[in-house]
Amino acid sequence: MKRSKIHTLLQSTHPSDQVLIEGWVRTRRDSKDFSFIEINDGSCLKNIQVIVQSSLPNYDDIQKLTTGSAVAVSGALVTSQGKGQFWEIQASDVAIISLASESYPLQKKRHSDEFLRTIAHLRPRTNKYGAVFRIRSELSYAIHRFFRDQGFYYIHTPIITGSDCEGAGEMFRVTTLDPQHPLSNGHAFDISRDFFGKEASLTVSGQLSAEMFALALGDVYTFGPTFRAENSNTRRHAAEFWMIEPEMAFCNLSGNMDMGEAFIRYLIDHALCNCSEDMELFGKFVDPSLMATLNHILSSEFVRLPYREAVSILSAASQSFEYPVTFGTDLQSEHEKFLTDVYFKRPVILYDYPKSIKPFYMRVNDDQQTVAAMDILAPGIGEIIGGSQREERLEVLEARMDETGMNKAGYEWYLDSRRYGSVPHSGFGMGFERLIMMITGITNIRDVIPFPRTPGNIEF
RNA sequence: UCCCCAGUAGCUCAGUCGGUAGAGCAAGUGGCUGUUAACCACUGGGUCCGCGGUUCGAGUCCGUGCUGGGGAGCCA
Repeated sequence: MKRSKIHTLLQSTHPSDQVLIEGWVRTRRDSKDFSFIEINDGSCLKNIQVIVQSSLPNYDDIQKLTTGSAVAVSGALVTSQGKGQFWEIQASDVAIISLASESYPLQKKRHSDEFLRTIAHLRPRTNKYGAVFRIRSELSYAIHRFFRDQGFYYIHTPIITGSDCEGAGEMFRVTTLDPQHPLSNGHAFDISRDFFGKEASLTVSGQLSAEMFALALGDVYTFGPTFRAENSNTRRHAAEFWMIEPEMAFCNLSGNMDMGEAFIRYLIDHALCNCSEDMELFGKFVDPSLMATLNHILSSEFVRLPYREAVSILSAASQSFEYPVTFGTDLQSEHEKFLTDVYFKRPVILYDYPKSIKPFYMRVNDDQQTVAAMDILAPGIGEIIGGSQREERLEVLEARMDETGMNKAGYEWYLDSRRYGSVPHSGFGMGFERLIMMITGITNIRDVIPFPRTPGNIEF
């Protein structure tokens, strides 16, 4: 008999004489002549209740089922005689697939996120983490659908890169050489004898590659793992995370902002419409104001604020800041928080940043002081998107590279794109985990990625 | 990397003025029951994070290390 998913059974419109489910015991209760087992198979948040009559031949064993044990249950799907659930299964057979030892760490009670991080291999079996990772999967799908519907192509940019300066933080070195004994013949460390014959690293961004494909296929995006070797110890940084990077030809900064805003809106809407049961859990147990916040984001325009005006607002603010605000310095977290959480109380798109604090590839504005950069800041999360219109003018780009002390030799391929049919184009990067944090209300990035990698932590 | 806070039973925590350790849940046993974080009774369970110091005596005070959390920087 074919196995049914619990998700499907709970949505049934009529009873069924014979069904088969396979899953894990969440909890078990005994009654006089029968036993209640609640089973979860991961297909949805809810468990299904199974009634096991004492007349079953292996009833003694069934009564010893512990939380976490795996079972296969066949029986009839019937309307429940009790309150609290519509459907339940009257079991005709309960096969014990495996018994969980009594040391199973997940109990029928609330655990702290800190504890669950120490058992990251088991935490997806809890209600909350099951919901997180179902939503994560659903949003991945929604991302592809969003872009596909608009004629974007999905590009797989390299994970291993030879660009030694992508301008976005410290990089992880990739080598096959043994640091203790770099070469078998006793020679000293010699990069030319390494696998690629030169320095190689894990990517910090697929942008430069994506630009090449935007200038061929028009509208493209990447969605893949990204690596930053920064020694960041905060609740919103991970050494390995997933990033979505659209890149659009014939698109200026304004179009870029439109796209970023529409993208975030679409994903929130998708989660609310397609993950309502899991979303309800977050609104109830993680952040009581979550639904109001998300609906507010959906119903209000994002603020679009030039950096220069942001500086004015912050300078005029009655609130005092630890760090001063002046044109030419990057805004501090406290400033961004003030804008999103206090002043506007909604997402803010900051744009036209000073040239001096932004990387070489961002397009220089006519004022020669600012570049066409934009960051989307979300309340409670901070920067969720960072992007720009790219510098498409060869001379300006080369001048910027010289200015920032870059070695152009390794970037001839990049510069070629400005030599042959260069066009205005734009793109941005969105941190996938930060999006999930915003949508679920979870405040620590380590709780929205299956096995988080942070400084000093690579267990599992 | 810097600043702040915490570490006590499997989990979540209490522990007063420095006087040799407590609760709820979990586990085990028994009872009751269409139950639903089931309920009731009993039982077992401790390197009080490690090391050093002060003291007659340290979970408690001091130093130091480790681990975890929050904030800052960096960013997505």
